[in-house]
Amino acid sequence: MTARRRNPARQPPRTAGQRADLSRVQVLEEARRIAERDGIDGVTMRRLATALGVMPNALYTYFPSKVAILDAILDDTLAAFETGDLTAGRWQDGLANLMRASRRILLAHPHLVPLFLSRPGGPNALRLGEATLQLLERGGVRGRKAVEACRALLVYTMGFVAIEVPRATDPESAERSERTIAAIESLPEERFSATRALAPHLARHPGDRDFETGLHWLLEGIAGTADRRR
Amino acid sequence: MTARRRNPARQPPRTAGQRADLSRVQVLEEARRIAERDGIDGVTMRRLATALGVMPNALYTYFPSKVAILDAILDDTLAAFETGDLTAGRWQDGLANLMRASRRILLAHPHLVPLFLSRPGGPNALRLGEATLQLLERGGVRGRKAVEACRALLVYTMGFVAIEVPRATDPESAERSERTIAAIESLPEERFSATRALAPHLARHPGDRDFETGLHWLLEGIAGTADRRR
DNA sequence: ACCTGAACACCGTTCAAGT
DNA sequence: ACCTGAACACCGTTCAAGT
Repeated sequence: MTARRRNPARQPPRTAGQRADLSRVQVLEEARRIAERDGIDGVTMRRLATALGVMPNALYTYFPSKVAILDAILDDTLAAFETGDLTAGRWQDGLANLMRASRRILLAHPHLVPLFLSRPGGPNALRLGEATLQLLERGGVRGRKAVEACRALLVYTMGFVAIEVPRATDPESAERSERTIAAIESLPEERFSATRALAPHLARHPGDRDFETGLHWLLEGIAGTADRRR
Repeated sequence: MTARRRNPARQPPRTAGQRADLSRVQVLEEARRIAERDGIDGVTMRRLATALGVMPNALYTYFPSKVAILDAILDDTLAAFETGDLTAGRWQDGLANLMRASRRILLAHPHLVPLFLSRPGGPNALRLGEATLQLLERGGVRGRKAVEACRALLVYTMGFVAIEVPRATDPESAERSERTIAAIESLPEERFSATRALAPHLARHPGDRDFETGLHWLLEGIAGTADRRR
């Protein structure tokens, strides 16, 4: 939203009383830029402060801790999520669309995956949950079963991306596939016959088609449990 | 395996040339003890060294890096996994047993979950994969579909535990449930009707029954795709 | 080969002091 | 309220030196 005006050369070493004229959104913007470039572990208070041209402890004026900054980044990312247009049509298709969109967002911001898994949902995560629950209700899945279905879908989606990301972002993914095949072929035939037979498939990185297959299995199982009346 | 003989008081500050008489297994044992007590982030080279009564850099004699130590811990844990007795009976039951056992191991060592998700499988992870693939073959799921099913099951299991762990290990889980309910009830009714209606279910932490429900949905979906001929 | 001593280049956070 | 300066209590890893 805000323009890219920051001071790339941080010449002005302010003296004690002078303000740097920062804001929460500016801190967050810079944090996201660093995360995009160097991964989430690259976001340190000291680097963030340097990039903003202040001392590290100046950040504590805007955020009480580092995790508060990470949490804010997380919920910010989900704010871009438009649930309305995804829930049209058959309820199963709506659910598949929601999960596809979630995966896409996470793949675009791979560094957020560990945060997603460990932190409870912020306001925007609740919005995604509401859309999921409403679709399930339309499909006749209610009450406790609806919550279980909601969790199963999210767990599958998050888990898939968590497995997918380290492989997808690896710059030497081609070489890694070859090493995987070599490793499998060195296994003893009698104890690893199935693994050896499927080596080419196992070496392939999981992708769109694998995600879809598993997602549909799960949706079929959920549809099978749905309440038939109506 | 090895007895608990370590020197709790690390009085003897060795001089340059003297050996501390360590070994890879001793380093690993101590690392696991710390991980069990303080979480995986508590395992630092410096604390590990202090616990073993050596200087931090002495550890580099046994392991080339910290991640090498963590990887070794990870595969060690899976070594305790006995796949043989779990695969008897119907193939669907065998798969459910394998996933239950995996979840149980991960729940017993919650600090390993992030490692599991990010790292590719070591030798013992391959053993688990082989057992899964053989059961799928017995169920008529072969080729690419078998690999996809294997991944979907693992993704679901890992993802579930990843979501489950931070909630299960939280000492103030009861208070957190109440805060969740309060947060949900403060949402506007018109935009969050489904979420509000299911507040008590949503506040409950995911557990055994939720895991089973989702697992069976997935297995039913997989069974539906199976090759029927024999 | 195995270990110490010292250093390098980092962390998050707190506290007192300035305007 | 907002920022600096200085400090505290940490990190992983490397390098030269000793036996």
